[in-house]
Amino acid sequence: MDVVSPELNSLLPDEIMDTEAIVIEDLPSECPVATTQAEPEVPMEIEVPEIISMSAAVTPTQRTQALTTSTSTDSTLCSISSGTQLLLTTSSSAALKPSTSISVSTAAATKTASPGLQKLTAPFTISTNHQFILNKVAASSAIDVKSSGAQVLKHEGQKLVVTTLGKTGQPIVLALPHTGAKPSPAHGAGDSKAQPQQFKVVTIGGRTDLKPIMGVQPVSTASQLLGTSQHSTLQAQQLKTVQIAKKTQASTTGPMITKFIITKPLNSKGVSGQTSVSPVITGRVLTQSSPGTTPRTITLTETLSTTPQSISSSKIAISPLKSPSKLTVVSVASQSPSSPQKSVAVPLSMALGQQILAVQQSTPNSPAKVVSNHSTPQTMKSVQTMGAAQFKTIFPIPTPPNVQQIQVPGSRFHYVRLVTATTGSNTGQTGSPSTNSAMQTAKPMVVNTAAVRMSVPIVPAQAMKQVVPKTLTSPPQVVTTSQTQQRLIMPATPLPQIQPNLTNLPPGTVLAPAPGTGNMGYAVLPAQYVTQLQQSTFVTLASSSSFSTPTGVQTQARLPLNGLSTPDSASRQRKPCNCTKSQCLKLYCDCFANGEFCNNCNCTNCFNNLEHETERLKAIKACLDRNPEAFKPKIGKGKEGESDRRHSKGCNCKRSGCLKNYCECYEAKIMCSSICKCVGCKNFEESPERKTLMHLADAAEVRVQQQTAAKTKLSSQISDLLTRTTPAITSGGGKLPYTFVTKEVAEATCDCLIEQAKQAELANQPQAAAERMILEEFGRCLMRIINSAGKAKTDCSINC
DNA sequence: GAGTTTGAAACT
DNA sequence: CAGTTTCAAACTC
Repeated sequence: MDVVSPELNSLLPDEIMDTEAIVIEDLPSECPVATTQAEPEVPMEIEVPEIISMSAAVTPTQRTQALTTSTSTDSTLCSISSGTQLLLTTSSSAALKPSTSISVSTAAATKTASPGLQKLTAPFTISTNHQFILNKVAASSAIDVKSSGAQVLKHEGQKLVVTTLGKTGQPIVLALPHTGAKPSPAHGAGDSKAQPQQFKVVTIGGRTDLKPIMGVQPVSTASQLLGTSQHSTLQAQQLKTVQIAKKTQASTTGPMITKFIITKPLNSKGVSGQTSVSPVITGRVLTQSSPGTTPRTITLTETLSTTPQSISSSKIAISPLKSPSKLTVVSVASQSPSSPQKSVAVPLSMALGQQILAVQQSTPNSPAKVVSNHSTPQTMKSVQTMGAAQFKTIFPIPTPPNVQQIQVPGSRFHYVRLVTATTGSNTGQTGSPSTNSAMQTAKPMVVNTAAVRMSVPIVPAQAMKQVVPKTLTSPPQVVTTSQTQQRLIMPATPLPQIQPNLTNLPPGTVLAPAPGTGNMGYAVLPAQYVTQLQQSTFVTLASSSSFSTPTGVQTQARLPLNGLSTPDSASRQRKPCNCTKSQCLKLYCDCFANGEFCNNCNCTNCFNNLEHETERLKAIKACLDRNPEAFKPKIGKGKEGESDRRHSKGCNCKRSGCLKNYCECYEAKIMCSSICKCVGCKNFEESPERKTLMHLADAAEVRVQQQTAAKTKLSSQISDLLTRTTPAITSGGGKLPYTFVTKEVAEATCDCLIEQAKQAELANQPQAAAERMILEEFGRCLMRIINSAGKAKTDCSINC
């Protein structure tokens, strides 16, 4: 998804990551845009997950910083005082699940910003006093943003406009214009399909008070955040992410008052309004104020769906970076629209240096919602060691009364998700649009199952190392998720309120601590250790102690459906499927039919995996609706007096005579029974054809075994002979093959020939064919002798 | 490896 | 429930 290249990252001073105390205040519902040229409205047509990370080092001279992101309504403002370094990274996925991340870093600068309007290209850098690094990795064709500023950064239809490059103390405005589509009134956040990127305006300037202009639902419970360092990123589909890292010069200034108003509309991309609801988190204000400086306001507003029972699933991804300390990515992704039950999480994660904080309030009375939290020990540790002055408060994201509860009653876990983490190599993709597929893969994996309990393998602690931030002084980065690494966010500490029932937990469901749970560590677990989640076993997700107990990677998870499972099929090596059209979500797919995830298959557009758990669950349900016993073993015990094993439904063969593997009975090596409706069946006890086939099959099997044994014996003899005859071999060559034809070799060869003759006889081969088989076998034996002799000669030549 | 055959699954 | 279509595996060349 969003990547900030190391090159760009290196441009940022280290101190920008330092943070200063931030006071969260309630946010006014309106944000003045008098000094900004942000467009009054933000298009809502498309669901665009966005990530905005802002890292700013504030000097006393800096007057204001304001970052306003408005996805749901009107505009987004990001105002940063002059003398700052701004890093903007936006990325959006393509059509289906576009996402955009914007990373804004501000660092104190003493020089004046270069005036004038410049056309911004992604990435671009204004390196004078104000450094602007814009990086957009987006592949969202659906985003149509019109530029309305003098400076325009356009990429993949998204434009970033810097309207003003002010001098020191002068406002600098970066605006991401948009189409101006209006949000859907139904959800507040707008219709998911018709919802484009929502906030595109970033204003950097000396404004003191920036208020978000957006129709945001009032936050009943405005959460307050206090801290010195903020480094939060919200990343997801339909997600607005704000990553903020601030550094205040040490001890020189009083506490800066910064207001953060984060408007994060979570749009369900769902087609149905029932299931797609945009959770709303509004009124989140972080305020930092320092004496003599104008207050900086950053407004982050999340708009969640208003639909009571269906809320678009949100995903929180904490992505690793090369410099994890620099980066914290929290993604909130919308759940797939088709998911009937939506798990809603409106996480707002704050990463402080190494710290990744995710907070969510979920309505307690929605049983369908599942939330779990996971945290790596490192992360949790860093949280624990945070100083009092440091930002250690998790954003409690107030959940609107109409928002459904995410957590599952009784579940210990609030949130579980797997996040595809981007490696550092991805950061170099500045300006390059991310493909849609990348977004798909970047989507966090969801530990989710149908009406089954699931197990979550715990990642070895060593796997977590890569997410540990190197340094706290590194500039923030937004990391794009990718398939290569997936992470499971787990709570490091038990979350008492959520049951481990993760039923119908949609992908991207945010599991966050419930209100009143207090700070909680979060573990980021690489998902490669959790390639598949065993779903048949109840698993403790939240126990922090469990982290020390690594569990093996489960590459093939079985889903016991209807309480049935086929242990033998699970143990045996399943053949890879080759499905192309069914998405492996129909019973055509053997993997799916066996309740297994596709693994190492050759299928295309496979949905039979955790990344498409919602679709998978839906497909399972559909199959069960059609046939409640669809996932039961077809070969069961027959009636009394019949064979112990018979096909549960019987076959319907018409042309194969039930003597080919087309027939499920024959394939299962059982005879057809009375329930079969086959025509011309020859798969019965007395059938001569069947006996012949069986005989041939057995003979072939025996043949293979005996040939293998004979070859082994021959090889052994040759090897033994080599050891005994090597001294006699001269380096000059000679008639070595003859030398190796000893008594033992001759006997072994005869054994092979005799066995071949037997096989020919068993197969009722004519004499000519039998002779040919024998001769061919003799030729093979002879070649082995020659090759062995030649090898021995060569070895001798080398060694001697 | 491409094309054909086959029958279960899905659909109407 | 029956007929038809779709699908992927099995099979043939």
